[in-house]
Amino acid sequence: MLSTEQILEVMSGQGLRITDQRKTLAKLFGENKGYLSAKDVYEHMGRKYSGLSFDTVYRNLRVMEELGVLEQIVFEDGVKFKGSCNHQDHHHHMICLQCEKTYPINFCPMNLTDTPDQFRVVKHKFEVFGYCKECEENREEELVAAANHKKGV
Amino acid sequence: MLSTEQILEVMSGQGLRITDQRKTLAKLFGENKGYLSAKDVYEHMGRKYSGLSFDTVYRNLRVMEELGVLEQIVFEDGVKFKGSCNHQDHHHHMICLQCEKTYPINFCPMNLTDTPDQFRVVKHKFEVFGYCKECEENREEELVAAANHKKGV
DNA sequence: GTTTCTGCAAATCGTTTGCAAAGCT
DNA sequence: AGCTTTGCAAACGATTTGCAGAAAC
Repeated sequence: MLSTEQILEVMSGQGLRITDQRKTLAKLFGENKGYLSAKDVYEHMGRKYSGLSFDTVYRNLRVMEELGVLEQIVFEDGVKFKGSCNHQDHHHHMICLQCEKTYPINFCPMNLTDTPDQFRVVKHKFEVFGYCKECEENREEELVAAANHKKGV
Repeated sequence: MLSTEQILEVMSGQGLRITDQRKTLAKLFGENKGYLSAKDVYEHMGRKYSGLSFDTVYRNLRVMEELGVLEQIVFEDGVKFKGSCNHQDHHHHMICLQCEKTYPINFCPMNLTDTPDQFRVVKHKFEVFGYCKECEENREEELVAAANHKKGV
């Protein structure tokens, strides 16, 4: 993962101006492991900048994605962003459906996949979804609480 | 793949009425191996039905997806549909970036993936993108043509 | 001082909805 | 006939744009 400072360095290195909004964005993605939607980002930033507009968020997310400091993924419920893994080695991710944090998978199925010469492979996607330990524990607690409630406890 | 007739059977079996529009939709997905966007579908159908509305297309695509006769995938450039594979065994797809036809991969990387007990896996996605033989040949022809053009041939 | 960035408002895109008329069984 | 489906128009949410003023270099 790129740090807050690294993100800012890349941006200023490309001649982009470092505004307060961009500092906050860099910090947000430098410290957060999970995926955030544009709305999430807007809400996070809205705390610091009362007069913040949605389009500034969108514009900066796009710029940062084009620069490569952010990774963009299309989920079923929309587009989300996270800081780039400064990926020297190719890898995949397990993604928690609850908190949307990601965990690396150091295994690429592509090496093992039979690709007939009738098909020229360009790229591939391997994503595993589920629940991480923390979220799983919270879920269990909730289920127990719900069950107790049902029993009238 | 479900045939045109099978699609219609499922639909009427669920009490849905078989309208001309739906017959055309069933035929389209019964005979087409690739992914189609709502717009693609609208344009295909527009040839037969001059007074066709977009929302009818959307409504029917959703109904058919809920019924399970269509599969829906979110691509980078939007939602697309294709007729369901009715084969019961789990598999993945190679998808041609040009024609968007799909080819089955009879291999699931999930079996080989180390899933630490810290993570409860719910679902996974494995998709391979590239160019199928046909499209690849067309591409080559184009490249050759372009090269010749450049040389002034 | 020049260029880039921001906020506003308005535009656009893809998709969904309410409703009256038309179509299927 | 009775219910479903259609087309229209209008609404909707997410994202993008043009523009004038503000901020960074």
